[in-house]
Amino acid sequence: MQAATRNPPVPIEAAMTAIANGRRRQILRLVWDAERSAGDIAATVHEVSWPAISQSLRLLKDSGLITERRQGTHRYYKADRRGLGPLEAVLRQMWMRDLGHLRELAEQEARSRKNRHD
Amino acid sequence: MQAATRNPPVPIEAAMTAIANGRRRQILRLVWDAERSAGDIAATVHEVSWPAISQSLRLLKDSGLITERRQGTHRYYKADRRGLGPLEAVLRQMWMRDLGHLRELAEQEARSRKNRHD
DNA sequence: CGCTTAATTTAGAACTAGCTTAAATAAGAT
DNA sequence: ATCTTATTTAAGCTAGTTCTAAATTAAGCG
Repeated sequence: MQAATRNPPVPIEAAMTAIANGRRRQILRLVWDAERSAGDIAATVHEVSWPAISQSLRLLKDSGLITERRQGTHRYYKADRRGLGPLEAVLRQMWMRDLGHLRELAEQEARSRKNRHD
Repeated sequence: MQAATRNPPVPIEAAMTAIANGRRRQILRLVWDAERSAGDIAATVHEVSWPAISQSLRLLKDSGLITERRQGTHRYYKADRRGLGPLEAVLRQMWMRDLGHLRELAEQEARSRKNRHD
């Protein structure tokens, strides 16, 4: 056995760089629970162009955070949580906070609505 | 109690961006276990200039990852792990891997040294 | 005060990341 | 083969990062 690369195949640094970007986190969130086609994702994230999405998908794939499955002319992507390691907790915390924020906004909205009707 | 900011004071995103950079991780590692002066750090990291270090220190401080203590003309910095949250595990894993890598290199070196003497 | 040491700020150069538009590939349908 | 749909690649632009060199602040000391 000579000089086999025993190190884990997914460099944590690449994963880190990948999720340091908001757009990529957004995309990763979209494919977190279910597989989605590139077009589906691009249609959902309407702030940027298709190629921009495509590039982000590529980087995520190269970092080992998503997997690609081709079927016909479609390409389906899905989060691969194995590559994340301790970064998964980081993402969860960020998303959790986002949810909390949304909830807060909703409550605030409800309150002000109620006040208007008093 | 009205509209108090109940949220943790340190945005995880800032921390994330901060440690996504190798130089800043290097610095953070230096002040991880013990307090160090800016000059001490700058002298240790000899790849870049003093101002570069100073700027990195500032960003780390602004992200809440290090604390600053002034004494006379010196400024001492120290990691503040509270701001890291789940990111601490990420750093530990990265540094752990670095250590493993070093160990491997050392072993390899030892082997080749032994072989030369056979 | 004027000198020295410690560290930062400023200004600008070099590099990098993420985006856009336009062109290219690739599979399927007609 | 041509056309359409899905997606990527290529090229170039802009904005943001990180660095360096020079100027600046700030404390301690003769």
